[in-house]
Amino acid sequence: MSSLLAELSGIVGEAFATEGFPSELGQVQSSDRQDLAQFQCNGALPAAKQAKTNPREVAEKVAKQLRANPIFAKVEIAGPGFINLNLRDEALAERMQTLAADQELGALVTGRGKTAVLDFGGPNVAKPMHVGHLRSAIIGDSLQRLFRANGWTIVSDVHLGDWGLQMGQLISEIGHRGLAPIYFDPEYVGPYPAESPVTMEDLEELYPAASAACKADPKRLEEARSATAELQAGRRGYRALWQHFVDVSEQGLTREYGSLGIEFDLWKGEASVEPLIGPMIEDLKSRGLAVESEGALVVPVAQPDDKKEFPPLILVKSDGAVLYGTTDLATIVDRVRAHEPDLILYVVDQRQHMHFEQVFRAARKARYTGNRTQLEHAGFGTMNGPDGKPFKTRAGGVMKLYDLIAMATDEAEKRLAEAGMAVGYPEDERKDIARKVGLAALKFADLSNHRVSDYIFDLARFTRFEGKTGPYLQYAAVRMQSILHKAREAGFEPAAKVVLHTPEERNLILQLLALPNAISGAEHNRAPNILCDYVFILAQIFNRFYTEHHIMSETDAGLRSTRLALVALTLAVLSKVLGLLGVEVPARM
RNA sequence: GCACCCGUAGCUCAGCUGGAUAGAGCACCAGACUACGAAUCUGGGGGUCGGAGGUUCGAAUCCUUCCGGGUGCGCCA
Repeated sequence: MSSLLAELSGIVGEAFATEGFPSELGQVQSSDRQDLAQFQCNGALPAAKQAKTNPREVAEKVAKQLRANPIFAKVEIAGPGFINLNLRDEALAERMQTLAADQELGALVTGRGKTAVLDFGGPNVAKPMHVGHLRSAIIGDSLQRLFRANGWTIVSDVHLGDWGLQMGQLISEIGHRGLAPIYFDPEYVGPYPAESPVTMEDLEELYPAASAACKADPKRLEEARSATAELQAGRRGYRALWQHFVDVSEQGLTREYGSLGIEFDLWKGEASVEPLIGPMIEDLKSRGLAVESEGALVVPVAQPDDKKEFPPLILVKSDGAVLYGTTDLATIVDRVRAHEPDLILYVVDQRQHMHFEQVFRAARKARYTGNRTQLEHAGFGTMNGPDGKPFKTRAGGVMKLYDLIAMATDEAEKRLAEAGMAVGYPEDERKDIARKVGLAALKFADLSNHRVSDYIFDLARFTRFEGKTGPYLQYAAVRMQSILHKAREAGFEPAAKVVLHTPEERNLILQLLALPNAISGAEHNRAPNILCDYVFILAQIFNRFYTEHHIMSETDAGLRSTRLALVALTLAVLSKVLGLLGVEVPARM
């Protein structure tokens, strides 16, 4: 569906064209001065500059044409040459009805026929998910929902970190402790046990121990490195042990992501492209793209216009092991082959920007992207604690995601009780509501920050439910559901044909009609915070409308049915946008 | 040292393909529950947009420079 702004820009653009100016100058935006007008066009200023005339004169010529169009209730020139526009109520009502009748409810078709692979730069195998993984999960999930809504075919891949040094660290730690000797016995040729020798809980203890050991003792680090290289070279026992790590971790991660309401199409990892790595390296070597340097095999990716020295992408370390740049490059080969995507989008911490730039350059140099695949890193900022430093628990450790969600849910339950909400509901339902409310608080707080900026993670603030929060929006939605329910019981129907009367109605419709712009802005900038802003303003405008116009006691059937139609459409839009943010609305709360 | 990101109200943050009087939430002050759910709503105070230059009819937004913070810079991910 096309947006109202696009429609208006078309009309005004035509008027500019008639006066001999480029039609792009007719760009219409919602007014900065809502007290003066609903919409504005600033095109007369650059037009006048170009033609070396007076901007008010140009504006007047354009305005004269616009006044002939019945869509406008008001066309005025203000200030240096702004064209201010108001629409007639009938025109607004008509477009609102079109939006209400649209199955897709204002979604775009920007992605029709296009495919994107979304890489969540997933957590590492054997490590529990912690708060640091929250952003990639929440932002990535919102982007996958948004792109899908706009018609894209999305292939999302959690992309586990399962092939690097941390695997060798774990293996050598287990070897040291003698936990599973059979996997380390080079003589052993029989089948390995189906049961994992370690549980997720074991891994959570083993990994930090292994990591600490390697830090403290260079010899241990050397062992871990060689274990990594042996694993990658295919040593049987190590591969079997590694498979257990992956299986055990995947179970845990599925549960964690599931509790956030996030799903992936693919549970691939770095290791899944292992068979492609050998041939890829051969290919790069034979074409002279990969060269020896300081004992390693690298792809130089510096460009003449670089403002500083740009390090090469290291494919193979001097000890023979590959790095995550190697697997990322091979993964591009794999994805281009499998999906022929238009876009591969990496939702990964902003600090890895340089890494992606290296990989992207190497991929383009080797022409692995074919002729249509764009590579893009949608980085995000760091999450800090209330002190502005990296987030820690009170005990100083890393906060696990599981514990964090539990805290948010508990807080939600407490707040529900305080507010006297959900009293007398069945236990199951109350728990479910608390879960939805707690998650909404977390997700909305994260998403409403601009993607690339760092932000302060303050659980106490996020789980407060006043103001610009997820629960505020859920509450608004629940009240809308409640009105519609009561109206249905009373036999009141929403109007098929809407007739406007008040400023509150007009403001609500204007915000509803701005939906496509919010959606396109969010997609274009890969910025869910634009959706957050949009939906919060929508809820605020609705709440004003709600206090001002009491629907159930309204005796004028026309007013009542128009307002019911507005409630119904607002609820539909609100639910849709919350859906794009991954926020669920309970039936009641 | 070099490169990238950031510096906006007491706090947490939007706005940054230049446009009119810089916004929101929280906090603070004053109001609104005998009506659809007050986790709500109405009104108010609060800013030299880090400093200084420049481009422009017009700069929070673009350029230069300085100050302050974060991050990254070849064998971790």
